[in-house]
Amino acid sequence: MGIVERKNRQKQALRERILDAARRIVIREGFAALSMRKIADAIEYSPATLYLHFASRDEIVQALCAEGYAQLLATFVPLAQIADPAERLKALGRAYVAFGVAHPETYRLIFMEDPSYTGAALGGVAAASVAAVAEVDTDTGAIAAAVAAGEAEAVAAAETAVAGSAASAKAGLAPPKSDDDPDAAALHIMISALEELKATGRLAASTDLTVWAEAFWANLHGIVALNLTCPVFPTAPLDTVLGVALDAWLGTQDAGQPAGVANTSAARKKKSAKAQVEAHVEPGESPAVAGGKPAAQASQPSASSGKKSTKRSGSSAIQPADADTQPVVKLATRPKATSA
Amino acid sequence: MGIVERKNRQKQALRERILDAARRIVIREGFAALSMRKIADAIEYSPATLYLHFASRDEIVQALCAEGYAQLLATFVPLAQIADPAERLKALGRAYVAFGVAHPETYRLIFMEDPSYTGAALGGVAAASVAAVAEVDTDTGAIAAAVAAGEAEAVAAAETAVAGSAASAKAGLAPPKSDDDPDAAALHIMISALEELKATGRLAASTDLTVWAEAFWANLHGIVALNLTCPVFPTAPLDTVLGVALDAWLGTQDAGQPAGVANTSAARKKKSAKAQVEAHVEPGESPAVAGGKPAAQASQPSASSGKKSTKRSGSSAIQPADADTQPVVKLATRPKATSA
DNA sequence: GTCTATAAAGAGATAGAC
DNA sequence: GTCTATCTCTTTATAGAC
Repeated sequence: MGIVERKNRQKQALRERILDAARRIVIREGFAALSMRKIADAIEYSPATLYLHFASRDEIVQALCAEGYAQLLATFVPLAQIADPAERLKALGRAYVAFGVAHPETYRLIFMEDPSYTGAALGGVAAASVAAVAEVDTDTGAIAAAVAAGEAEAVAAAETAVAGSAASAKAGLAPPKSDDDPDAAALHIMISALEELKATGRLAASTDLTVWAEAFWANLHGIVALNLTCPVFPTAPLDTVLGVALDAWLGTQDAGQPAGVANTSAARKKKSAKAQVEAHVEPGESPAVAGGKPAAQASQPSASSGKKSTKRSGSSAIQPADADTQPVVKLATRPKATSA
Repeated sequence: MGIVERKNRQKQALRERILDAARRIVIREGFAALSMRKIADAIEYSPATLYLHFASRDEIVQALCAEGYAQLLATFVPLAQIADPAERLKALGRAYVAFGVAHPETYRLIFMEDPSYTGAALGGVAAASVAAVAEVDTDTGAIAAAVAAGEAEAVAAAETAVAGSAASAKAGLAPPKSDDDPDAAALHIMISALEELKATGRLAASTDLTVWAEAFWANLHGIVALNLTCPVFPTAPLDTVLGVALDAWLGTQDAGQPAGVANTSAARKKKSAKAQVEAHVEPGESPAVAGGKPAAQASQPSASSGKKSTKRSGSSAIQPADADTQPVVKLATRPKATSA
């Protein structure tokens, strides 16, 4: 019966090739440019073949989202080593922003496009991390919500989410289930950091950690999102802005005065928190960044073709080398809307 | 020569009708569903006619953005009355978020879609506010950047932007030029609030107001953006999350402990800041919310039509009544990319 | 100014031969 | 499993009659 297994492997391999091609297209031309035809061309198969592996274009996109999200979470794991909880949270924040900046199209796809994609990413993480093995329906709907919430008492989160690992979330400090579950690990990191902060009185006892975590996340997301979308943001280097935000939320420990209003820093070890800024993103988002260029065929009819592309390069540091860079075609947005 | 004027009026009227129709479509079906055909159908003209008023679909979209942005800024003006600068900034934050929540599709279009749209909004404000008069090319590129920066010394901002009202920005505390320039007014509100804070020592003297303002803005944007895109955000009521964020940035004044770490609130008048949460958004985004439904013709071929639509209703208060609500078709995203 | 008609391109998805 | 061929539907934008 090794025959069946070989066939399974081959099927999986093609599935991966499809996803790889799709990822490359998204990274290079933007999500809007992703079409079944282009993927098919890229892997040198016919469009029809894609449908043997994915029911629709959407399913491919969602797989991409789940992958990207898992990658983001994996980024957090090593940060658990940082001793000071506030520093740990800052490092998480920096890693988050660094990821967004390093993988703009991926980030955009996951968090800025369609709620259903965001949902797919948040819900399909574990599935993606174990993927390439077989059909994993291990559903882990809740986790993401819990990560977002970053709190054990995240009851409300459990409502919107499924059973699965929501249990681990409500179990409180339960340690990460396994190393191949970045979701549980990331969740644990955030939870414990917040609780440590609270325990040591550096976070008001009355603070609702869920709410705090969400508002904090919103700040990080805002920084990334504006950076990707707003032509005039930021005016100063991205790290500077990020630094001010982190200080506002977690206090300042170096020289600079507090960012928040009337923020008198309490006792806090000074820790050489400085070189952490570079963020811990392992370069290598696209396993096959080389690939052939699908030729974005020029438009010949009327004028007014080609998107403007309004993006300054600023943002200094934080910007890792590889990864999604300037999309060739620039994102855009068009229907599908009512279409079949 | 009244004839020429009448013709001009008629032309302008049609232009407005086009924009109205476009706005309604965006609000109800999402930006992705906006097409020249639909607009034409809505106003009962042929598609070709639209091109006599706008060179392209993009031009219409950009006009929409500028309009929306002007509307957002107008929202800020009355808040200038608030005495306490911190409270004033909080009110601005609430108004900003309230706008985003009240006009999701508009907000999305301006700040979450394409950088060129964001740029168009930020750059075309004054034009929009004076619109419906004639061809206004009064260009005011800089202002938006300055608003984003929120600071007089926003030199860098002036670089990315055009001359125009950048002058008023650099002039420092120059009062708003006129009432019909929401941009200058909004800018002034932010500037003075920040400077007052700094002057009274409630903001560290070393603080770079530009950076502070951008980071603060990012938090607001993050809250709105996640709310519009992330299925599991927020877990708690939106105001609660917003409140925590505002406290982190501007300190807490009521009972609750500071949100930021080790944030010891300095002297601050208590002001009954409470009912301000409802935000000052004048209901009436869509001047003609009635309109005819362009019939979204059903798809008959295969299955898998219709988008999922993943949006909880939560978010409690803040949510004004009218305005863009649940889009019929739900946003989505598709090409244009290379298309002509 | 406005329309009809249509060009030119793209999309997702499927039937059915091999 | 895979491909060819095709269906159906979409879009923006223009030409040219009226």
